[in-house]
Amino acid sequence: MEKFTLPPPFDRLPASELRHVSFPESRLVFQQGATPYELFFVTEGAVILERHTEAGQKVVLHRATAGDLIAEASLFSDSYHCDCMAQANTGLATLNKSAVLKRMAEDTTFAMLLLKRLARQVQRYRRQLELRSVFPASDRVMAGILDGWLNGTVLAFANDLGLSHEATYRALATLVAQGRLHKVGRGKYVVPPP
Amino acid sequence: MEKFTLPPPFDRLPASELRHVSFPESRLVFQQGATPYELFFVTEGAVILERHTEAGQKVVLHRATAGDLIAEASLFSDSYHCDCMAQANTGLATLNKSAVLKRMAEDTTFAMLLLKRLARQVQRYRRQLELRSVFPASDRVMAGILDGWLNGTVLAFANDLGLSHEATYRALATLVAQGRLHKVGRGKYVVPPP
DNA sequence: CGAAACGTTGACCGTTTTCAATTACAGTGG
DNA sequence: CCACTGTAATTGAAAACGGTCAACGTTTCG
Repeated sequence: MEKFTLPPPFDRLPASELRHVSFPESRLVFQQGATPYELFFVTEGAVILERHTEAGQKVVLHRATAGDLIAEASLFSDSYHCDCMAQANTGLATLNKSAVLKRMAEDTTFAMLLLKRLARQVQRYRRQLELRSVFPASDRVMAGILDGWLNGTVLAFANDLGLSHEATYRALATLVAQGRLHKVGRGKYVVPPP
Repeated sequence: MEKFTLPPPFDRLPASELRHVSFPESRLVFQQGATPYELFFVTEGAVILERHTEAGQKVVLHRATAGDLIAEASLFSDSYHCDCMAQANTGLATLNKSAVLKRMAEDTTFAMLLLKRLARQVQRYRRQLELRSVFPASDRVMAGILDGWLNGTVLAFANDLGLSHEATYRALATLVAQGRLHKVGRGKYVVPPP
């Protein structure tokens, strides 16, 4: 976590605004209802965001892993709307909320880049949701590949698609058998030319 | 479509920047690669956003219906990255891209509100994706209700969850039978007190 | 009143999940 | 350089699950 650099546009903020913190498993990072003073980047491990309902039950809203930004919405809110708990030994980089707000107001470019980041993220989520409504699995896998989701491991790919990795492997095998994909190595597949 | 009002923060833009257009089914709204001059709101009907891959295949990236904003990402891009086609008779409200960019640069509040909108949207999508990885269906339905997704019709709810409405009804019935939910009317369910 | 849309339930059947086991690498320490 | 260990890649089989088709009751709205 020494050489950690923030994703744009946060890399434009002075390092003095940045703080690194570590949390052991199950440690609460922030609590629902608390006043938000910071945003967080997950640099290592993972955190779970969960909300407590009136009836006393819990719902997991999101699981964020290394590279993810969390609590952006708290920029516009006076309280955290969920709990955040470290799921494992987790490293977080924290940014002062008011410093970010100030910078957004003063630096139009900064605000614009932040907007861009969020717009892209929205786009990505929409595509992912669209993918998950594709059936059956082999079509979803094909669509996922055509849309460039298979860059890392098949495991991660399967996770993005919302399929078990076994189902994903089977779908891949089927597609290869049908000639809709070519296998070019362990876990590597390409779309054959028309 | 006469009384259509834009969602915030676009309702702050002068009506003169707004234009209404109608598209018949299958009509191309914009094309991949073209230079973007406008953003669109779907006021009626639906549009399909799809991308053409190098290998000549098509992938649906998103389907947008009434109330949705599309092509926000084109604010930061010099070309549309996908085709947009009317899926049925569709009404669109168009906003001039440069006018919006100009306003963002000049009016910090406007930019801030836009940021807020996107941040909320990101949050919502993340929760929705999280929901869709919950299995089996009854747990997903329960989680969806706890997270407040069942406000409109069960049909819409089922759609948000990525389940067929039949599966959703069955899950609801199961949950009621298990006492995890109480039915308080046609299509109305509440979480029982602990 | 009739059409249209939502709500609800049953049965059937194909798909996926789950559980289990095997193979293939990559990194680590001896 | 090799055994050793952990993770990713694969494949098989059985059981569970959800999609689809079908039918019907109910509410809404022109």
